[in-house]
Amino acid sequence: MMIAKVIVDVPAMQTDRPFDYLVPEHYQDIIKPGVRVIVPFGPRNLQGFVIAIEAKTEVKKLKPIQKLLDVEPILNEELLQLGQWVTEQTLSYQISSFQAMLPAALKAKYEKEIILVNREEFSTLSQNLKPLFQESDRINWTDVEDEPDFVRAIQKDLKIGLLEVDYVVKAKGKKKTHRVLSINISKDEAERLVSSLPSQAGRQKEVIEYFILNDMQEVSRIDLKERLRATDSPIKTLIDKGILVEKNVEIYRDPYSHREFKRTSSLQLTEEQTNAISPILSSIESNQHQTYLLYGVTGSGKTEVYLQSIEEVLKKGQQAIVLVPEISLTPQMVERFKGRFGSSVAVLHSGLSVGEKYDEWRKIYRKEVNVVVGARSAIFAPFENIGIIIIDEEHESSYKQEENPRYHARDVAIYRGQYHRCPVVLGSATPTLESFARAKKGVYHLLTLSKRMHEREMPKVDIIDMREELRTGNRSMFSEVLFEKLQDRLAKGEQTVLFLNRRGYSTFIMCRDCGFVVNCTECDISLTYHRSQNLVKCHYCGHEERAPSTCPSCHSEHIRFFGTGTQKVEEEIGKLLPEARVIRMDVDTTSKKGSHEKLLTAFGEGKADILLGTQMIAKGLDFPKVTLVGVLTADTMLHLPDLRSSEKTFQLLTQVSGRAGRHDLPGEVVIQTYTPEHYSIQLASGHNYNDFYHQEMIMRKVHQYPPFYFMTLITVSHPEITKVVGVTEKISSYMRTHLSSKSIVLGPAASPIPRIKNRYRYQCMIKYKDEPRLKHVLREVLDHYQREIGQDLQITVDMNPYMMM
DNA sequence: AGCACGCCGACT
DNA sequence: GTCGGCGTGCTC
Repeated sequence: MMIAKVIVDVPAMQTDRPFDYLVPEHYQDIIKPGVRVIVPFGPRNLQGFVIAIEAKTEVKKLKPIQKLLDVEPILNEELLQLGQWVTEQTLSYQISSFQAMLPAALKAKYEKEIILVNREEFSTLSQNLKPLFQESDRINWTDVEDEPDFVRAIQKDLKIGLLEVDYVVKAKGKKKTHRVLSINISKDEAERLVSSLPSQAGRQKEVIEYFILNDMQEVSRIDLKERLRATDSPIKTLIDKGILVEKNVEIYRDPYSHREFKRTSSLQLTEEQTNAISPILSSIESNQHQTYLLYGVTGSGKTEVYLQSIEEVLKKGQQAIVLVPEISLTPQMVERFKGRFGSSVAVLHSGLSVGEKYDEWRKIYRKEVNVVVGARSAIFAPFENIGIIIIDEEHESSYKQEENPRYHARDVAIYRGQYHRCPVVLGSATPTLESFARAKKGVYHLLTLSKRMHEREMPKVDIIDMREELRTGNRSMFSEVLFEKLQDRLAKGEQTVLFLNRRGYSTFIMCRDCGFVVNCTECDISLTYHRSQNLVKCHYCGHEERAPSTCPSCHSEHIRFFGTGTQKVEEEIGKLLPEARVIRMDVDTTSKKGSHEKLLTAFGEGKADILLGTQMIAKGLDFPKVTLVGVLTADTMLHLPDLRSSEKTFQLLTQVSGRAGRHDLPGEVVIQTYTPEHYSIQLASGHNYNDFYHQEMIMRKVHQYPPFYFMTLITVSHPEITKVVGVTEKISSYMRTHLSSKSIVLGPAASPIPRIKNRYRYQCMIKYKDEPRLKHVLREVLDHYQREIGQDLQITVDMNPYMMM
């Protein structure tokens, strides 16, 4: 007897274990751990992952596997094990971990269909169902489920056996194929054929002649039709005659097909770069795992170190994974990798369609590439002989997944680095305190690039106190200094980047008379004003309504839009500097695919004087003519309820400042702020990471935050506030009694966003240094509330949270 | 997650 | 008496 242990596609606590299935005879030779299968589960059919094959089972009523979806395992042994590890680390479900490791295209889609069992019994069907089954024996449940009359009739006919339910598992992503024609005869024969064809077969002649002209090469059917402006009919005739042969060829959607990449070769390394790369190269050489923290100021040439390390890895016949934060945001980065390694690079990022991602993933799976450059999930690339893993901009919070499984790509990278005995390189100009502290302790190996390339100076930074501006009567969003410099750049034909940090301070509406703030009715959070549609929208639940013209509370007309949006800044520039050409980049102007890249290219080509945008322009841009960077409001994220807000502000300001003066022209930075004395603003303006690190470490120590303590956040939500408070209360006290006395349990406390989509949210925070029993205790808590979870109660656990919301 | 099963109140 | 509401428990 051959038994398969299967993890089924039901993300729930009760089903988070293997189920045993009988392997049918005809699958016995090909089934292996790591393949996907379709199995009957209760009345339904589900997709599942085989995680092991065994010879016996305790289970009495075995069902057989219904279908095998993969001929070769889609998860190899390493990845199966990794999935297990991710599940344990994040307290998530096994199925969720597996799905997170694979492209979305491989996730199953489930459809419920209703079948007419026997056409002969059509006349006995309920009257109103007859039209539905007129054409076909099958109908889609989703087409009828909203019509109570149909539902009732179907239930009745199901009972008497006229109809049956079928659960169909469908693939989400398809392989894209196209039809290719090749010619089945020799050139000589073809030439003879052309002269012997009757004159009315002119189109066929053209087709054959095309093949003769093109060396009898195969051609896609669509191409051929387009070129000859021919129809299907002559082609069909030639296929029927056996002269042409048609086959389906799988093609990859190439998101970069319209782009050409200039080939580049290795640059001469500076002395610092050579010193930094040599330990990495020796790890590669000796197949040893080591985590390196490559701390290099902006513009110090980290990327060249990456590229040359990868070259070494490729020489050894190994593969490389490079993580880049939200890669679509940095087309310049893709360019550098494609330029150096050409077609052996796969690119995985969120801007690709499901199908495109699937194609890129398959190139990796089939070893058609040996470098992958991608966002967070690329860390699961199914390479089998990894020689290096690089995480660029290591401090970026997008490396943490904010849904289950809540993993951090850095942790997965180190796990895989140990497995493959290869170096992991974390690169940043502003490393996280966690990483820098580890490097200081010797857990990571610190590599430093302290000098900018070509001896370029760090830009000069001006901090402008906006309170002072207000006092002197300047109510504009531009300080005098920034405005003068803007004019100056405009006159000289140089470019400016204006940065607006909007998060946490988006454009909310407030009454100036009574202080009323327009909030979402479902979530306790202020609504954001969208000028283009004159709407207010909730960023959490999507609720939207007309923007009020009078205060809903006191009916005053002095209701105003607070905060500054990119649109508003653009308008103001239009008024003050009408001759300036502005490119605005925000969610509105970059939502369309490829528009991001287009806007940046236009700016790079000098088609605008000012690039105005939010977070998304802070990273990786490198334009020679940019000599001025302005930060309109530096301190908006400083006041968020987030232990890392100072760190994030420092990182952002440093990152943004690095955009100026990267080439021959010197750069300047203007930072406008209402809290100029804050250390993260002061130290960022002096490009002083070291002092910032020490200052912030003191704060973290005082407040018992990471890296001095680990943290775990439990969030409880439910529509009734009493329930939420009660449960969080119980959980908090359970944690207090079951953890060591050295650990700190905070809570219950209302979450920073106390209500989302009409659900109240409370949380319990645990801070600890060493708590080996923690995961076990958390499992117990989740188990205890098992039956209530999924009803109305929701409990999420985040080990090492980055968002406290 | 679905879905069946089973136990109580409002009806033809 | 039956239809249908949703709490409970199971899926190899």
